[in-house]
Amino acid sequence: MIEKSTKKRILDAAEKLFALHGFDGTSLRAITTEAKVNLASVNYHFQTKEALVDAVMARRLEVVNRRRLEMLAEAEHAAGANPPRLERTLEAFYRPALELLRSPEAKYFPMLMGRLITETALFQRLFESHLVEVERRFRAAIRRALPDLPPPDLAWRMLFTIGILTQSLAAQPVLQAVLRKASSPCDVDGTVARMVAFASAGLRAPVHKEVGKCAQG
Amino acid sequence: MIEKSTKKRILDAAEKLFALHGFDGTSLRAITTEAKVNLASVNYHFQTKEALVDAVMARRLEVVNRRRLEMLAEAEHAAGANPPRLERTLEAFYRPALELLRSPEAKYFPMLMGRLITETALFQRLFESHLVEVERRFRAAIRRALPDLPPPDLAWRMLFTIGILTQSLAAQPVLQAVLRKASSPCDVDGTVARMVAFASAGLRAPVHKEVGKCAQG
DNA sequence: GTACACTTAAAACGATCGTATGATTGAAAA
DNA sequence: TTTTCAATCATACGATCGTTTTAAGTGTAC
Repeated sequence: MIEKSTKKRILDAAEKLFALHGFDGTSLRAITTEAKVNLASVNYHFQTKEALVDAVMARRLEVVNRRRLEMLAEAEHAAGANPPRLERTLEAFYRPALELLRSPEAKYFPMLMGRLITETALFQRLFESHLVEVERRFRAAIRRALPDLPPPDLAWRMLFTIGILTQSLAAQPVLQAVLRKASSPCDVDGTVARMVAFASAGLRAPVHKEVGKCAQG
Repeated sequence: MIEKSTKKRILDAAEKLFALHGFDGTSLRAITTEAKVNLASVNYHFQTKEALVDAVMARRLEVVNRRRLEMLAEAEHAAGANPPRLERTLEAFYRPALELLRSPEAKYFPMLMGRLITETALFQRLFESHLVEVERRFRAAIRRALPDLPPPDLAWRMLFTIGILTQSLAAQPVLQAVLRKASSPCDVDGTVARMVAFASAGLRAPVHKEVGKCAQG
């Protein structure tokens, strides 16, 4: 087989090590050792570590989010004038991320996605370039399916819906002891089905009236 | 007012900076500068950075988890021979963590809890000492409330239930733009009510039969 | 064969990291 | 007053960090 280019070797090694040990916890030397390339080649191909981080994230986020929008568009087309079914909308959001677990090539990336929410600066950079449209389109689709849900509750429930995915991705190395062989992480279809079942029920839950006041803001 | 001890000053500064920038992203020098104490006092009071991290987490996790078990015990007592209501069980899990947001003293800790899941080594250390009993007791309570839920689904749904909290805590600095003023983070009662409504509906969702096979294990 | 652009290599830069050392402080114990 | 000891101080150690420099290869066009 054709040997991988230096650039791709760096991206793959960085993706793996970033996922396992975090961005700050992974040195460029660890990456170049794993990738079996020279240290300076990182700066040659990516200039800085921050740019390498962005490149690692962008490479897969592009694919995942394009697929998400595709599947959402298919769901909307299939529904015609009606709003797409909530379950199908949720699957369009969850599945493209989880499908990566099947690929030996990209299997570390989901764990990395699970880290994204805690990396404030990186998240804000990526949100504008890769997530803002996804958020907008899915919000609109869920809104159409649940027209009676007040916007604040919609916002909170979308956050919870994302949290279901994030937690499952981030927890993979650590919660397998808790999930005592409950279900294998590579059972993508089962995981998607479980997430969709949980999230759709949560999104459809009756809205509690009493919302407390906030003293500070 | 009485000035805080050096040890407490270090813990408070570390809690804040760890929450904002992560463990690897925060140097001991940044902590001692923020705390206005000498660099060497960290090693005098805590020996190593890792021990400081453990101390920062243990200080609040002890309180939060004690309160969780207290509230769960109250719920079980109130229910008598019956299983405690799912809503009350969930509130016992969520509320003690969110109440910290009210306290100026501890307001950074929830964000730090949101980081816990991505710190594999730290999580495993803390799980055995602070979380294993909480997990066991809450699992049992939810199991009693939902006796027909197969154990694998219970495990997954508990993971999702935790994810709702984790995401909300970790996302605070970053998702406020997304949650465009939907609800203020210091509205603890409202947030708890929204989490409980979502999670209880998700936990009670009908179980989808078809669970895919896993090719790899 | 020479010129040229692209890529990789070895080595080192200054900065910053966690940690350790030994002196100094200050108040209680004797 | 003298002794004692926990606490704090300034300082420095060796290691490792991201980044840079300079040179050596590589293939292609002329």
